[in-house]
Amino acid sequence: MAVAISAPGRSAYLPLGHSVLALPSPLPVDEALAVLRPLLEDPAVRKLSASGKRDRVVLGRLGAGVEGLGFDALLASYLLDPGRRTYALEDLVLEFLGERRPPGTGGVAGEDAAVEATARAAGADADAVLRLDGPMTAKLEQEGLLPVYESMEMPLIEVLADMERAGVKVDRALLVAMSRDMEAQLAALTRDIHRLAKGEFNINSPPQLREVLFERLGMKSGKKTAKTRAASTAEDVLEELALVHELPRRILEYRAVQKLKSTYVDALPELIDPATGRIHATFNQTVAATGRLSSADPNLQNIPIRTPEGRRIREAFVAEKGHRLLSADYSQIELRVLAHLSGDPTLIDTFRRGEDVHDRTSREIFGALSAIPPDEQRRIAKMVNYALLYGKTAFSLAKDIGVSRKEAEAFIEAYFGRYPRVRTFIDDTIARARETGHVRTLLGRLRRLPDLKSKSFPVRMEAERQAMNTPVQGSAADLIKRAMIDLDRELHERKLRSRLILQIHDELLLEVPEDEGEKASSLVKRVMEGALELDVPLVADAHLGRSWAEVH
DNA sequence: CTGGAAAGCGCC
DNA sequence: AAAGGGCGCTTTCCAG
Repeated sequence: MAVAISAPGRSAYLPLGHSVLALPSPLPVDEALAVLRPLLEDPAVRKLSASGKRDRVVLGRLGAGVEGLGFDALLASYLLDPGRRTYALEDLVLEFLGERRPPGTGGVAGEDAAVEATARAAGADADAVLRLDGPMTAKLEQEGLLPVYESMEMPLIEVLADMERAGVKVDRALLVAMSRDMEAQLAALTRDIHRLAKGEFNINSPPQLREVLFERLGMKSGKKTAKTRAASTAEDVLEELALVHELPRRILEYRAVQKLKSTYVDALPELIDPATGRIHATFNQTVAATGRLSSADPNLQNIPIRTPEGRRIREAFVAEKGHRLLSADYSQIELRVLAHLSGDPTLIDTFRRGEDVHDRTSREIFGALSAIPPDEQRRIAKMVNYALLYGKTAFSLAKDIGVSRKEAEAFIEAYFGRYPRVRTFIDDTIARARETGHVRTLLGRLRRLPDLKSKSFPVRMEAERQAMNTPVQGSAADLIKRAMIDLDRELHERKLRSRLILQIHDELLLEVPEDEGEKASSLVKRVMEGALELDVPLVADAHLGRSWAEVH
């Protein structure tokens, strides 16, 4: 980390990734260093420097004496084209300033070696970012992206910084105990599997499993893998095979345990920060093409919940002593967004009446006199509701719900018959996207989709699904981001000690002092429901508990 | 030893 | 002829 002094006598800037932090100007160099030195020497900050999440941690700790965040070229370039693979500063400099920089002048500033070279590199970065401000801001303005940049993505930086710094408490002993249990389960399953396979092999290896199932035991293979067109051993194939042989069922059980153990139970304790006893994930703001956040190191947005065994992992996510966890999640956020964007009267009516949308769809497409049992009807209706959102075809819907392609087609037709504006919304969205080359969310966030004009049919179809899904998924992301920023401000204004600690797409998790539980509950619910005014009500449910497993 | 591709699967 | 949108992580396997 180095302090970059740009435009001497005017300001000092600390480069943070692709952004610059402006110190009060004019500020002499030694005063700038005085502000920053305590941060740079903070052991927690130094330790994090290798992991790449230093920038936000530093930002989260900045206090008095810092003006605020200057221009952020990373966020700007993300908003201008969120589908890009990388946003290297070099590329932005070439693109917006028409300059080629010699390789190696940028990059992450190291702590120890070659302080002077490091300072020069950081200075070059800060300088580049400052000069990108003009042209990139002009481009944001021209593309109608300035409001999202200024009122959403920039304010969100500090919210995410605080969230990462807060982290979440994890019960290490509980995970270690679970790991021992699972070890024994895997050992037993391994013995069964090798016996049934008439020989030992690596169960974790799809190629070896493929050989056992389809050659040694001569089972009939189902679908092929995407890349190598080899016989797939994926879950749905093994489910089929489980009907005729005992082995596939055991493999599925083995995989379920192995997945939970390796990805969560064994991995999470390793990521507990010894200094805080908590896990501090990184919430990436410039990865998802739709505008969603992503979480990494660890990914806390995919902690199991679906199965009872997996759900137990959430028991290890606990509140600090004297605190509770508060979870608040949107109810059917994407279907509400779809209702709003499409303007479909029936769908809007459903949400305005506070009806269960899957029940309503079930009634709409099956009518009163269907031979299918009601539970089955609702299950199908739910799948149809979501299938349409993702651009699922009758072919794959049929396989999912276990009916013929003809029947699946009939369900989809019935759906569009009852929700006609959803069909026109999808068709119009794709048609307009083909003309403009992009789609937009509620708040104007943009995603470019050049592949809509691809000569390749599958590539083109994929782009069409993205065109219909992105406004829905991306608008939902807009909503929750707005809620996070509003909530953060309200918590500060009311001087509450409750802290936002996780975001999981449609859910916010807070850690709240026991005496603030009710106050924080009603606040988070109110803020989430009022994030944006739609043609349908937004509904958020909040629950308090001692662990993440308790709050759903 | 590292890096990447592939397969598979956890979540919304 | 392909066949559900968006992510990140684990393991295996192979190349350098």
